[in-house]
Amino acid sequence: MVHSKTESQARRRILDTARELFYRNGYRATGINEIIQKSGVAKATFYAHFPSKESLAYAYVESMNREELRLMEEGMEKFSGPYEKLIGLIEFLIPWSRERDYRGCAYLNISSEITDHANPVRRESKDHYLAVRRLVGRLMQELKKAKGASWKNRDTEQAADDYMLIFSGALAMAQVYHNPEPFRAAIEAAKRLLR
Amino acid sequence: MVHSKTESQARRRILDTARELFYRNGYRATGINEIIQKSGVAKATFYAHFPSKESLAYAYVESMNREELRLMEEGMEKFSGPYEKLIGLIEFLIPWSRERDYRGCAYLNISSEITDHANPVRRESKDHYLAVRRLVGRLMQELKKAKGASWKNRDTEQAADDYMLIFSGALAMAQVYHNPEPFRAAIEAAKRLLR
DNA sequence: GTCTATAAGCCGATAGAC
DNA sequence: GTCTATCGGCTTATAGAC
Repeated sequence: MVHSKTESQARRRILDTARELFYRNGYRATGINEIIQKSGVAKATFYAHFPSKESLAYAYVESMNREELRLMEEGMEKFSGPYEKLIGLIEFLIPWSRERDYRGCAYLNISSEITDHANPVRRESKDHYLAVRRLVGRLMQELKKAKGASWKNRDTEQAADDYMLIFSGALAMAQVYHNPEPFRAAIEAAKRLLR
Repeated sequence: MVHSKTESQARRRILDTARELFYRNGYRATGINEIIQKSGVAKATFYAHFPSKESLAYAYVESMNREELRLMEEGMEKFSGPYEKLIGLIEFLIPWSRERDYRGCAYLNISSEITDHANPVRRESKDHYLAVRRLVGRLMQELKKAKGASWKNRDTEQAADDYMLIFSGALAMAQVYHNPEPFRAAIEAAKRLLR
């Protein structure tokens, strides 16, 4: 593209604004006009990048998923072993939820608003949780190796499923209660699971 | 009220329609006109019962919460002991999710759409989970008594918190995956928790 | 890329006639 | 209780001028 730099800057601003507003106020409650105004682009520019609101919704979840998975993998590197990584993954949610005036998991929220199961936005949200599940599955296998005899007969897939229930349950409860306490309860539950 | 019978019939129809549409299509995606049309009442009748869409939203979650808690308590009676009741509570979600072409937990969904934490709709959703938590806490205490020596040092409050994470995590994951499998995983996880 | 104007339709809510 | 008409404002999206 000839104007790729300018175009992607406009696209970036739109996407950043959408991320903020879709998360804070919800998908349907956020109008396209508000996004255009707040991102400081022209209406025609917006529609040049995103032919419809739904296409923006998809770009929103897709880019967020891509960036968060990268941040997650990178964030795991600082921990010494699989146990620390699995606990760290939940611990990370506490400061993150505070910073954003927690409104719950963005993928759960938008899945609540988009009812068509074939919608790409829902597919992407599903893919997000599948990716986290794969990461957790890998860490559980590493943990089994590290644990040795005491985890000899442990089913790592089952342990990963258990972990995902605790993880997503904490995200859901923290949203309903508007309180990070479920994250702390989840850390304790995960510690017992990984014992 | 003079016309209480006719009035409550109209109110019933509105509430039934709202329950169906708010759950199936979402709160913001559902227009007041559609509810009025589908429930077969006049516009003026609707506004006589519900001064605003938000007041209908509250009546929706409040009545649903009240009825579901009653159904839950009643449904528990057929089980012989606390263990069976705690497992039965999750088992019940499988046929229920099939019947309704599962779109997730109604309280989680509407909490995603209503961002104001002070909104009565969110308070009611919170109260729903607090009520379930209380029921689970009571059953855990009964279970501890029944278990005797093997549960001597068990923290029932902690076990109830663990159970709630599994329970709500299954509700969230079944919504994202549009699949009842998380309920089965939750039953297995709960069985290990209650061992 | 920017700006404004505007289309066509839906939103929640009100009013008047019967 | 019913019906229709209508309000002002919002929605997504398009078009034209610069």
